[in-house]
Amino acid sequence: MKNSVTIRDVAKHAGVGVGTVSRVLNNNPSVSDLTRQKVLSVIDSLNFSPSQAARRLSRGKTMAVGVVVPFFTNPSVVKRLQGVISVIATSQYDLVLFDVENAEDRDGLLKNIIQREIVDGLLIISLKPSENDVTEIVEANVPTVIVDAEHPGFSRVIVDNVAGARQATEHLIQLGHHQIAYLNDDPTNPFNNAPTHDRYQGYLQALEGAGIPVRAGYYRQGTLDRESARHLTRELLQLPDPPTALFVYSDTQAIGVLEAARDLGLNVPEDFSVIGYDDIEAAKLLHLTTIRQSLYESGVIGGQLLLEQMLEPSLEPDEVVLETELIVRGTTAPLSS
Amino acid sequence: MKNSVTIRDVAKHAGVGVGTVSRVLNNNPSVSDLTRQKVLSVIDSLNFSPSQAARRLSRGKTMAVGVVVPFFTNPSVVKRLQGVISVIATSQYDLVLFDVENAEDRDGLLKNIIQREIVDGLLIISLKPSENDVTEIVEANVPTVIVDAEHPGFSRVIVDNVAGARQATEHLIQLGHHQIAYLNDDPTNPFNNAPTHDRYQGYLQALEGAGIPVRAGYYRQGTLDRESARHLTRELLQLPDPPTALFVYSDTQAIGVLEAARDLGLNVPEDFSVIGYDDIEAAKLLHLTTIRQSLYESGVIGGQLLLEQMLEPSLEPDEVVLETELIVRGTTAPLSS
DNA sequence: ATGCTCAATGGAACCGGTTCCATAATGGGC
DNA sequence: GCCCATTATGGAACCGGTTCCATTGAGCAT
Repeated sequence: MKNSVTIRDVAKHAGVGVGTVSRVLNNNPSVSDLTRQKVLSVIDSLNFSPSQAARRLSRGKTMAVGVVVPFFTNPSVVKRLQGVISVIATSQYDLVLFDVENAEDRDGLLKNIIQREIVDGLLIISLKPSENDVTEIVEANVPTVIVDAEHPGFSRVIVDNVAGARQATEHLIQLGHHQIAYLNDDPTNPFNNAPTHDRYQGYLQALEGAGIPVRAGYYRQGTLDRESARHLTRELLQLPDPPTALFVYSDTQAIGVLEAARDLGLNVPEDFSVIGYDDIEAAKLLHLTTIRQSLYESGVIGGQLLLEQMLEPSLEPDEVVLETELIVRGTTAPLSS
Repeated sequence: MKNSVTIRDVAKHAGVGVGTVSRVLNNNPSVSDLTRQKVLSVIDSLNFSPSQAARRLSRGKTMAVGVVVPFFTNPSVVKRLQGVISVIATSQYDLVLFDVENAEDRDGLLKNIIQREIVDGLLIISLKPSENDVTEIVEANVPTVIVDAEHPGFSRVIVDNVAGARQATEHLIQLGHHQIAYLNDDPTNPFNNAPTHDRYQGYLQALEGAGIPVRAGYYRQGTLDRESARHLTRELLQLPDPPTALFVYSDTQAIGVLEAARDLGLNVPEDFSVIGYDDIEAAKLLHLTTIRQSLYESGVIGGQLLLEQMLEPSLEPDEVVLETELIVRGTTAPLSS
């Protein structure tokens, strides 16, 4: 493990001082070409590589970026992370991955990351930091960017979830549906509640715009997993006056919805239309009509914003809003009866 | 970014030496209870947290584990990584993620990781290290474990791909199929060719065991993406004497196969049976008959093996072979004509 | 009382880079 | 020739922990 060649060895072999070797290593112009070549030649022949640990200590930089994601419970996160990876891989930073699955984990983890000073910047994905976290992050001066969540103190990449949800619901309305239910995420979950709130608002706005009264019985909320959605959909479809169409908070839940329809012998979309949200990989496979948000691109932009922030810490927080897109596939159709 | 409280501050406030503070921080027993309590109290009131950079330098340990994965091109990797994360998250190590997409990237990346000494251990997933890499890793004494690839110098978690592939092919044979084609990965790809070779062997063994002659025209190989598989399957299905069943190297390719069948108006499984390999998430969604390998568990075991290796570097390389399991869903059926 | 052993402690040296200040050399202007 | 400014360089101090050796004190055995 121990690298036996140090900067002092290089200096001795090259007949220069350690300061000169350091200057060469860091492309400092105050080295003559002759001296620079001599040092580089010794570095090569000794196969010297500077110790990152020593560099971290003396420079006060870790050259690593922390990425905090709910890796297990939010499938859209994989695509976002791919975008992040593609950006960070071209930078000089390493990517340290932190998984967080619930609000309790989140509170301890972010504080721990900050305290240990193991990253130069932080990218938080699909997770809303607590006010306590925000205070610590700001005090610690750690450049931070949020993707798919919001806080005014940080740069962020989001989509207009109100517009996206309105789009989804309007699509169903345009197909002639008036009995449109909405299956939501849990809006009281402190983990990340802005998209939850916004998508519901969009749904309500579309109904209102079309003069369709809101029916309390057509609203359900659950967790992001398929089973919960399957169960809740069965409830909806077994109402005396069931909905003919369902807008679902996420594609993952929409898969459970499709399963529920099959459970009850309903044909989708002939008997029952379903529209999801996200356009994750599985949506394509299942020909799910959905609202696409550019998951990969959100990661790319998030990564870029963070690198910029780390380069220019005085930058004001920026907000990039990505558009959503209606993707019509095979789970929505005009009202048939 | 700069943590203003150092070990010297704590020592001064507690009226002890820095060695004593360090002993308290590291649970060294050579500290009296009275002194220990005094130091801990000061640590608490000053909100002191030791600098990781300084610790790394003085201890010669980074407290980080590197995980090298082809994150974009191999969907089974996500599930394996989840297993790894679940283990590393319970350890004292941070997870540094490295993405590698082809053999060229691999060669530079592994060397770079080793040279920079930024991880205490390495977990390589679905990627076969080059002999050059192996030499450097061994010389550098970096504990390393491989998942879903093989090298005798390292501990590894693999599945018996010969048996798995034989199982898949035997399933088709038991359904009455004799015209069974095989769609492989590229066996000349140095990235990770053992599974490619082994699954083909398993396919051949099953044919041989059933006395079915091998037909050269029933073999195709391509890349791991759906489009390649779609194209190659169309070739197979348009032969004068097309296969009635297809064993596919991976579920991802199998999705492309299903698309090709649909392209040609074939019903799966009535007209054409398809069996994949991996049991990734999408297999469940598409009711794909497949060979399940415990992707998550392979990550868990890989992580555990690595932690053990780091604790006991003299441990001999170990090999954990996971079993495969036939998962019959809706894409295979008895020969109908 | 003396000597030995062990526990507890302080702090200098060290880890391996970076940085900054002192110094020397060179070139240009007067 | 002298002075000033600039460039290039060496190396001590520093980053903030850990470790190891020297020292002290206490307890026990002779």
